[in-house]
Amino acid sequence: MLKLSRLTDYAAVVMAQIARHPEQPHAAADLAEEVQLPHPTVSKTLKMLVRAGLLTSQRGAQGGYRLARPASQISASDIITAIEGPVAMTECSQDDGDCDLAATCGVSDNWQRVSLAVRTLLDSVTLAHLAETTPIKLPVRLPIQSVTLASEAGC
Amino acid sequence: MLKLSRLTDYAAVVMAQIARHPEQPHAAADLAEEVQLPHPTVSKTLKMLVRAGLLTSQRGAQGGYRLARPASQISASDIITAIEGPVAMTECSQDDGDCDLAATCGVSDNWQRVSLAVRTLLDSVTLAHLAETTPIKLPVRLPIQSVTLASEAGC
DNA sequence: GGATTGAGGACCATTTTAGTCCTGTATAAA
DNA sequence: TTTATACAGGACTAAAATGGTCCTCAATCC
Repeated sequence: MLKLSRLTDYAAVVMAQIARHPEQPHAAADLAEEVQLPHPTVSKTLKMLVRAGLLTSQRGAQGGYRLARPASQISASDIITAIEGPVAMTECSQDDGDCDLAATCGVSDNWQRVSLAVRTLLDSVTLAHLAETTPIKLPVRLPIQSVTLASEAGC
Repeated sequence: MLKLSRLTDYAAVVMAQIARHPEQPHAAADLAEEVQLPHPTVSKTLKMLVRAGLLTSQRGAQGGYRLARPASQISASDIITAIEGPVAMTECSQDDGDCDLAATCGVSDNWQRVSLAVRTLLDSVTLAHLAETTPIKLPVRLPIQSVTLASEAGC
């Protein structure tokens, strides 16, 4: 499936909701109500987003969550990374990738390139894009051409 | 992580191995030996690939597996789909997507676009590319620009 | 001081994943 | 025709990831 986890999905929805009213703080309970998801789950998601530096939080009455930076400077990749960890299609696409099958594998270098291309694509999609209510066109002319990097990680 | 499952990883490795010697049939046991993975697991993977129409099999002595079509006509997307099902980043990116939160979600259309862009990227990577032993550059000029489709699935 | 709101983590149930194994069937070669 | 080879299909299990809940503590505002 190559699917996002459900929590990541929630995160995107919640982030988009905040992005549509960036000036005011959003309490977890309010957000949960707005997006029709259980409060504890939304709360958990929000905490992860704070820890990843995508949101800031304010405790106490009238507190809540805000974007840590403008929606145009938060990427889909950021959100995914916040919840699931680095975008990497295979074990060996990561920095700490320790694959003891490197010798017989024979596809690791190329997978890494694919992985990077996907990451580049997700980097180019911003929260501002996601939050648009009228479906927008994807940013064209992605820097895919630059994806010819020398292999960056061992396998 | 947005990671491929381990079986998908195996599938790619095994397919690449077959692609490097497309003329002869490859027995599961031989392949397992070549790629240094347990036989039953490799076998399971091969069966899935046959069912997906990416490999053909021949029983009996001197039997084994072959590519169902040239490596240049098998995409990374095909392999992923064979093992994990359709590439779709969110539930609602699929055809049968039944998301009862459509009203409050607000990001579904845009996720679908992202999902399609990823799929397009993976479509453009062929088994021939993956099987190259000398790392190759990713095919440039992906048809990302055409990813402005009207929404194709409901959420 | 009291109400509000987030932080942090423990905890559990469920699902998914990976991996193994067994029985059956087709095929080729002797 | 017999036999060894090799795939087909599915049942089964163990382990891990995931989703979700809850409780206690800390900060902040009024």
